[in-house]
Amino acid sequence: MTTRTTPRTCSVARTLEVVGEKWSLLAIREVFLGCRRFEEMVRNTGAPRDTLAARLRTLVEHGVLERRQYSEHPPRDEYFLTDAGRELYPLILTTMQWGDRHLAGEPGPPMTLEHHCGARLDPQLVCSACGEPVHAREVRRVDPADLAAPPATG
Amino acid sequence: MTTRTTPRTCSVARTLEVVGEKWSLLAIREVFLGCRRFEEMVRNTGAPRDTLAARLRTLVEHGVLERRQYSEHPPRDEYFLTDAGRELYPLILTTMQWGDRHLAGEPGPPMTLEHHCGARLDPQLVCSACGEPVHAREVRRVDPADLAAPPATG
DNA sequence: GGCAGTCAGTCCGAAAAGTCGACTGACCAG
DNA sequence: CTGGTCAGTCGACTTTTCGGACTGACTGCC
Repeated sequence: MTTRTTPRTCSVARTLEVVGEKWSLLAIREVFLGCRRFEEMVRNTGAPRDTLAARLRTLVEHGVLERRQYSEHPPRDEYFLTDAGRELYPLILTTMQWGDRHLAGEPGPPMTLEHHCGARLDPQLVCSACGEPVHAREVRRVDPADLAAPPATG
Repeated sequence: MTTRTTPRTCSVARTLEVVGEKWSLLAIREVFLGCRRFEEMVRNTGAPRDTLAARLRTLVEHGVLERRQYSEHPPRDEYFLTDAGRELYPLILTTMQWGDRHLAGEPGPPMTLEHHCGARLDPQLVCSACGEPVHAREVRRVDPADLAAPPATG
């Protein structure tokens, strides 16, 4: 009766359309790490130049990165994070943490971060209302809308 | 001399090897939402059956999902999250939040979650040591090996 | 018994995307 | 003049994805 025929409308899916491809997030990681130039990103990510160029273009299109010229005569650009891009930091951190926990073998995490409070950074996701860590069990869906999804626009 | 020749070793890259493909994370989202069966996931994600089958297989291989038989005679399986899989919840939530903020147009976020404290869930990433929200500016790298690449920050 | 439907896939050919190495074109250093 | 950096693009090749059809074991219905 209410069997869905169209895929779920969901912010996870939408976000993945923007940053969900392999090299996209690595490019963003690089910018967070201070690498803003194409060559540097190619070296540090291992991405094919072609693919990286394409990803950077779409990231700029989607307003995650911004391109600024730093040399005019050989036209050279650097990539900077926009506000929206900067808000991807939790995503990067969360991704890194999972890898640290589950995919770092013997030698342990390959990169260590330190918070300005002095501690080794160990990020935690909390509910901003009550401050408690968020667990899947303690979260409920409350949206009624999902059923009534109007096929107006994508 | 210190120019990197190999890609950076990084937990972000490693994590993306496991869950970095488009349909992987959507499949995991479905399991978090309570959909454990293949058909349901096909419908709710819109993934090609082929691709989804492949993704589920690799997720099981990597210990993110677990397959359990619920019917013997037509052999039917359901997918469950392992402990490692359950720890992807922050990643899902963070991804969803970014989409809610930056890609939800007029109608607003397509799905609303509620924390057991009663508030509409608005997750926030904090430093588990000091409890303060984490911002990129307030985080420093402290790993010894990798200093080579980036020039001084400005 | 016969027909329809569910479920979890697999198989196939076409199309799209990714990859690799070479190339461009403007500059700089020796 | 040679070689190197930088930010790409180009073309050829390979891999992946996509969509639809198909399988095989069941259930439900009359």
